[in-house]
Order: sequence, then structure tokens, then C-alpha cells
Amino acid sequence: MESLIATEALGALAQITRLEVFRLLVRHEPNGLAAGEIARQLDVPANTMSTHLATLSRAGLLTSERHSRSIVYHANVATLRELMLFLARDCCGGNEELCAPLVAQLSC
Amino acid sequence: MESLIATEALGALAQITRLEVFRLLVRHEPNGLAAGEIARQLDVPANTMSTHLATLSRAGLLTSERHSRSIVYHANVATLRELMLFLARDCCGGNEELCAPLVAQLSC
DNA sequence: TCCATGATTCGACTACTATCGAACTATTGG
DNA sequence: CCAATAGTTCGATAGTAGTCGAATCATGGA
Repeated sequence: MESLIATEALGALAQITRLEVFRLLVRHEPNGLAAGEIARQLDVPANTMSTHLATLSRAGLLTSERHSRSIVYHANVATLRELMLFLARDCCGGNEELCAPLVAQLSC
Repeated sequence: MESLIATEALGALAQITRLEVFRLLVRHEPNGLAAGEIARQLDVPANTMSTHLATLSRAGLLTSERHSRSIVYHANVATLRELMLFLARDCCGGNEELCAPLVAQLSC
């Protein structure tokens, strides 16, 4: 991942509603969640939610598939992983040992 | 770290100049870099850079200390680490095993 | 085909963000 | 104290982002 792409992903997550959408969708993997259901659960109008979903999709953080009348969205965890690797490279790039505590804590 | 704090850090990094500032400062740890030198290296006017530095500082991503006439800025890697842990929790929260490849690659 | 449902797009409005010239503040050497 | 240097703050401007009512598009059942 490269700086300009990274800023798009960071920008997509830098908004409280969109961040909550992504977290919600991660929790609902691997089934995904329909657009309307996302809007309902986060109490946001459908059209507003639609623009947020488009922003997240453009950043590569969501995928979607039509399922009859619904459009089901999925969190694309691979992009989050790439973003984190990009950030981690910043962190480790200067000081290798600074990352050790991170890796340790990441063992969930 | 909590959602609202995370969005502030994400927003601070979601701008190409500020992202480059942070990366530059990580590379210059532990000495840090003076505001003017940062502006010069990234070819940005001093006042514009000053507002970006303020944004990053407000998000807890930078620290600073006056050193005679200069103000020296440092990357606060601890905040980046917290941010990454916040994002990782999203990732692992739903699917524990999704994080394994991340941790593996993070061994720099 | 017609209607109901689920979702997106349009249009308008408000609010925020980035930028930069100019003015201001702080520190130090002469 | 004065001038020079290093940074920040102010003010104006242009562009971008978030919100939501209304209109539109797509799908499937009667």
C-alpha cells in the first residue's frame, strides 16, 4: 500500500458513523449485512448511509453483492490488514524494537 | 482507545502532508526535527505546516519541546500503537484467526 | 403489468478543512 | 534595547464533506 491509497482508507475510517459501520460489519462476518439493516442498526437515514457505504467501498474497505432486493455488504479485512502493515512499516522503519510491544499485544 | 479518539487520530493521518510529516518524524527518532526543518523538507510554507503540526499534536501523534529558538517535534509512536491495537481489535473481534497473517507479517 | 420494497442518486444547504499572505509572539546574539 | 530568526495566530478564500428530503432505479411478487 502506498501513501495516497492509505490516506483514502484512513479518511474513510476517520468518521464516526463509517468507523462504526466497519466495526459492525467485521462482527457480522462472514454473513455480511444488508444496507438497510446497517442503517437501521446505527439509526442513520438510508440515503445518508448509502453515501457512507460508497465511501468505504471506494477505499476498498467494503465489498458488496446484490442478494435479491437487498445489497449485502462485507468488511474487507484484507484492506484493513494492508493499512495496518503500512502504518507498522512507519513505526518499525525508524526503530525496529518499537514494534515488539505491538506484536506482543496483537496476539489478541 | 475509544472510537471518538480513534477517529481524531485517523483524521489527523488522513491527509497526505500530515501522513508524510508523521513518517518523516518516525524516521528521525529519537532526535526529532524542528518545525522549520520539517516544512523545508516537505516543501510546505511554515504557517501551513504549523497548522498541520497542531492537528497532529491535538490527536496525540506528536510531542514537542522548545529548544532555544526552535521547536522540536517528535513522533509519538505510542499513540500509533494504540490506534493499531484499536483497529486490530476490530479485525480480531469477529474472526480471531483473521489476525494471524497480520501478526506474522508484523515481525518486520 | 402494477405495486411494494430496498437501495442509490440528485440537489440544496451547512459546516468544516486546507491554504497562504500578513501580522504577531518568543528567543537570542550583538 | 534592537535586529534577526523561528514559529504561531489571524483572516480571508476556495474547496470539500456530511446531511437529508425528494426523486429515481432495480427487483420480485400478485
